[in-house]
Amino acid sequence: MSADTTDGHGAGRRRRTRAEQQAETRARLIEAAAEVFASHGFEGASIDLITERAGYSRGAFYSNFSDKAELLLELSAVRMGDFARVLPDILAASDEDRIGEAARWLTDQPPHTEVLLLVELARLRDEHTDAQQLLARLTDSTLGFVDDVLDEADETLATPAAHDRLRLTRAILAAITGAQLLRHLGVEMDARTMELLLAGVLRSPVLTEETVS
Amino acid sequence: MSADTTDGHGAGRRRRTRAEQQAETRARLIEAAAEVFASHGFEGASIDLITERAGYSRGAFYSNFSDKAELLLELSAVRMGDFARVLPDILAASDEDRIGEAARWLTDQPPHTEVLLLVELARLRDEHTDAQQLLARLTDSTLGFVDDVLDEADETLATPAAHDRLRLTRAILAAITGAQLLRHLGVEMDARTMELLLAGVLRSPVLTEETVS
Amino acid sequence: MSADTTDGHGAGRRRRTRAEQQAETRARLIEAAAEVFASHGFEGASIDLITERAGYSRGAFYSNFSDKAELLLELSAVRMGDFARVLPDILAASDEDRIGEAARWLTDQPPHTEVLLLVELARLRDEHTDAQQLLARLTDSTLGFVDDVLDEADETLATPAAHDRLRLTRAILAAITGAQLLRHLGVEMDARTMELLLAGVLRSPVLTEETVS
Amino acid sequence: MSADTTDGHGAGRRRRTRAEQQAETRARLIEAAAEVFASHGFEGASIDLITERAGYSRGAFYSNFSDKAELLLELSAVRMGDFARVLPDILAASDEDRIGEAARWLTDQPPHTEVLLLVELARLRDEHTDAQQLLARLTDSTLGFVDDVLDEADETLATPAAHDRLRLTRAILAAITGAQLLRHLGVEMDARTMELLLAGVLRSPVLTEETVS
DNA sequence: CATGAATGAGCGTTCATTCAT
DNA sequence: CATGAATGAACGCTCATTCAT
Repeated sequence: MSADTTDGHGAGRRRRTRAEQQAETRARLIEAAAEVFASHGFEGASIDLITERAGYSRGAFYSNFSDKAELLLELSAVRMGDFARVLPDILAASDEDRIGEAARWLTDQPPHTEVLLLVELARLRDEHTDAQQLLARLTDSTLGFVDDVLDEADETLATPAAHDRLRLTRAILAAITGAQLLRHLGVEMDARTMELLLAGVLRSPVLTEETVS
Repeated sequence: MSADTTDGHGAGRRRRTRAEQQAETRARLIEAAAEVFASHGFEGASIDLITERAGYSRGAFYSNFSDKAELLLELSAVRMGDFARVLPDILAASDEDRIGEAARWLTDQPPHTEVLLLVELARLRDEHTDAQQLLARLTDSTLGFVDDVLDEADETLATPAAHDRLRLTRAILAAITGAQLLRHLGVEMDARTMELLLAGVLRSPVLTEETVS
Repeated sequence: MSADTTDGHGAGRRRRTRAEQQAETRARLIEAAAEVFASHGFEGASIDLITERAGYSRGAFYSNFSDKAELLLELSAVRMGDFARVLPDILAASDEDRIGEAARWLTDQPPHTEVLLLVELARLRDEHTDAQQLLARLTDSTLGFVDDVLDEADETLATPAAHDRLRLTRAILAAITGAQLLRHLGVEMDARTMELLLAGVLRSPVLTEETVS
Repeated sequence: MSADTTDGHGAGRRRRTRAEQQAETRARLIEAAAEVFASHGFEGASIDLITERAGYSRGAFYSNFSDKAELLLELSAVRMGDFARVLPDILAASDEDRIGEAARWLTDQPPHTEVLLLVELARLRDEHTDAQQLLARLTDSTLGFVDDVLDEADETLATPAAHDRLRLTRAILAAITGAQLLRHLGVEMDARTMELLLAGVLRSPVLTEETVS
């Protein structure tokens, strides 16, 4: 494809193609942006700071993104993809202790900043239709994930009646999100606390159970 | 010459004293700031926008606050006070359906932006010791409130063992906070969803109950 | 006008009249301005700083002066008067050592900031005709003072020919002014240096002496 | 496409490199700053005015200097360099009439604003250590220059005793500085006046001459 | 494609000034 | 007369963005 691979002068690490180079630039910028948006917020994050942290110059940014909003959108999309990619592993966790497993996973992860990204995204929505749509997609797909977990549920989990199903999904997401936010605010949230939270919601006493005929 | 003291019509609107005037200015600026901080974030909120919305000039702001950070701090403190003032009413809710009552209250309130304030406060904390302290006070006092509710609990609520008590408190706060955040993000959170959430956590099946002798 | 002076109830320190009060306010503001203008320059001096240092509020300033320029003008005029008032003492110095005496006087005075005032005045002149005029009056009157010293001169001083007379006056003023400025810049100027300077100019070897018939 | 390298006409104006461009921008900004600082003072000089006069936008300034103080420092340093570069010419002036020569040179120069720069520098010194140091270097190096002139002196100049040497140097600098300042204030200082001043100081009658064995 | 000098809008803040008290 | 809250112009500076190199 590129001229590099045609020269048979040994198997030495061939020079990267342009496309690869640029892909890496994008990736690094996105990674840097994740940190900076989380710590400074969207408005507070300067492009200089992002590019500096990524080891590039201001111009590199404008070669890859049209503006700051696009970067946030792209970053959010990437994060959504990452999350989706990890889900199967969690879903595959041993059945006997699904909740504890999930609680531990949610606790051990490095500081989650996704919540903060969502907050920024919500801020962009008034002036950016893209942001509005992406935000909706993000929340919907996350709710979908939770729904999938419920599907896999055996008798240890609730089997809510149809009218409560969506509500339950939302409640679970609220619990997870709230926990992440509190942790960001400095409140200690250990695995057991997470377990209390998840188990409680999944077995909420007020839940109308599905009537199995 | 002035009508204030000479008119004997009892409570006739006398001209405001300077202190009163200024208090109103402060209050209006704080109210305007609440909206603007919520919709634009701390960095994105310009003082011009805040003062305009409050109906004052830029300078009025600087007659009342030393800088933008102080305004956020003051606003957060005021909100904390407001919250504390409403608590007794909720605590006094009918015993039979304490949870449903709380769920409804949390749902019916006008859009809560306190979570967003907390996020902004968290951002200031690195450069502002005051923000750090205020944030800690806010989370602590809110946790304290939740704790109070548990104290009033009768048998309909959990009576957790000591080692779970604090965890339960945090879990409840996470649930409430998460729900507020999701609602802000556009996810519908109705009273029943809130009830699922609260009741679940308060009666978490994994909770080690206090052993009553 | 005020009731203070009409009541003959003993000779107790009577309350100051309004005019006296105001005169003191003016005087204190002017004194404070002298310091602040010297250390911060005209533009760098804020009215707040001046009034604070004088122990008054912002409003007191506007009750006494129409704007900042007027204060500088007034201050400069006052200083000119002060200077004129001290001159006789110097002129009266013993004849034998007039130069040494003057040198010592110029050295011992507290840090002179008059030069700095002149610089500020020069800056105002483009937009303020008053400043232009006052500046001219200040330099002229100071030159006049130097001229007076020359008049009193006996044989120990130069008796320049008419065409050098004005030049000599200017040269002396340049010497004094330059010395004051250098001292402000941190260069040490002791009494002997001043003497070298003054004596030199007054007995300049290139001076065309008046031909006495 | 571009004429730069393809035209073989030797010194044909090739397109400037970026470094050259920026150097010119810096130089023009510094030149403009010289005028504006002199006429408005440091505080009174707005960056807008400086950049406008230099024909650039506000931002060009911040691409080249970190802040206003740095510009003053840089300008002062440049001026010091310029001065040092002219000195040899003056020192090379004909021996017979060194003083007259110097007097004429000091008189004919375009309006000197160096004194004013020194005043501004003195103002910065409290908050800017750099300013303090630069000011000291400026006065020291100028004193050094004067000292060099004395070294070159033949019998037409004074050969002061050691203890008067430094004092003489300072006195001469005071004379020159004072003359420059008075001229700025509107007092006419012609070449003859300068000569009176310089010759006088250099042959001050109170000077203790070095004893030549 | 990446660089970084230059642009210019916009922001936080200061400050001279006004005016109701 | 003095006070100080409020005004609003101006300033120093930041930063998203452009574009010649």
